[in-house]
Amino acid sequence: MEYDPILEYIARYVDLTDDEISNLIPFFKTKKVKKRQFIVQPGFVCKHKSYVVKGAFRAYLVDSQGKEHTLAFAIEDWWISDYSSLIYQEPATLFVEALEDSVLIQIDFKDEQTFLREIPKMEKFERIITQRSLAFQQKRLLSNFTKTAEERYDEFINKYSAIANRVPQYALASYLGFSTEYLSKIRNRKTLKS
Amino acid sequence: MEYDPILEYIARYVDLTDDEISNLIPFFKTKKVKKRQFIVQPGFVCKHKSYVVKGAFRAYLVDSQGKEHTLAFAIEDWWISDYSSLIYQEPATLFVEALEDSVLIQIDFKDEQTFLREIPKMEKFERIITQRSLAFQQKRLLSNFTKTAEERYDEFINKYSAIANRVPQYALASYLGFSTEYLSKIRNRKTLKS
DNA sequence: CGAATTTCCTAAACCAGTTCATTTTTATTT
DNA sequence: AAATAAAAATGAACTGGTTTAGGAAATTCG
Repeated sequence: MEYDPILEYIARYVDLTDDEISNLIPFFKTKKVKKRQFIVQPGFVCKHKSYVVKGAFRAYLVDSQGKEHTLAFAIEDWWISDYSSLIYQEPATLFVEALEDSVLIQIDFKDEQTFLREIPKMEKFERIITQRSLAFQQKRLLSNFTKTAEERYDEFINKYSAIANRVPQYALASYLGFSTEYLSKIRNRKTLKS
Repeated sequence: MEYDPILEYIARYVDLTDDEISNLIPFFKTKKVKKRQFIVQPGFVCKHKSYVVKGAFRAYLVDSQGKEHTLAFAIEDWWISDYSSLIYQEPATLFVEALEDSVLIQIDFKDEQTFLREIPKMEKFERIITQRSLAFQQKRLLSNFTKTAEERYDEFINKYSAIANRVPQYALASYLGFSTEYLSKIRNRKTLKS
């Protein structure tokens, strides 16, 4: 049934009983969004975390000079939100935009507080996936520090080809931390070599 | 007594009973380290997370060209470790070095797994502080993307003057993501202005 | 389908930050 | 207090990546 993917995701980290699962399911809200639609916008408090059932998203910031910087992508079986806005329940600074027509399962922030109390195993689940996100983020920060633009590009293409082939190049460039023009230059260099 | 600061730290996020506190305390190991001593080194699995009672630390990576990149600082009332190495129990990639003679309270990775089972409130504690670290890391990544070297320097001086005045400048430069020489240039620009 | 909009590519001038080489200042050790 | 090592400063030459400005493809949508 429709909640299978998210339940499978949770089962990777904690073993829930059938009872716990039936308690949990009412907190899942399915939502469909069209390409180019926003699920989070600066100025509004981010009210849920979203699990991608189908589709693709990007979370990005627009800086004072109008340039975009992509913080995260999400495709099937990933989560996305403006994390700061969600946990502190303060206005978001990011846009989260659908890159394709998509389907989400959303968990409301307050609902989550409720089931964390009712189902202690979910505390553990949250703890583990947050720890993993943190480890991921640290690797990314280090990669930004230690690698050149071209090395970061290569790394991304190898690790996340599924994403690289699906998102617009300006989004990829702004995730890797350089301009679209430079991305073209890199690609050009590569095709010349081979 | 000596565990007061760390217990106070925990109390900010969860309310433990006296019983829970006495169960917890045996897991805290006090450790003294001298300036320039390492508590984590590349190649060795990071076995504990460390809470700084007194002193200052930095976690850094040495890249393929021999350049250092500082991932984190920690002074009194902060935590430090090689997070990836700790949670996956795999060899560290970072050095964690004492910048002064220091005192730590360490929690062993396996011990932590034990008390997380015995004291469920600690799951919540872990979840919350990990969420906050993640939010902090995301802000840092965005700051690196959107701000110039000088803006990042100003931001750090304003937010963390206690740290800025205590750590060597080469460490600060490598945290902010630019060369020591450039840091000198920035400082020079500033003193000329005033 | 055809028009409009969005995305992608190219090239030259430019600049923020690096590198290299040397000197001065500040800590640390004996 | 002298000797040594570590950290900070300075300046000139350089480079990885940006900016600006344009045109070519590819998508989207009426």
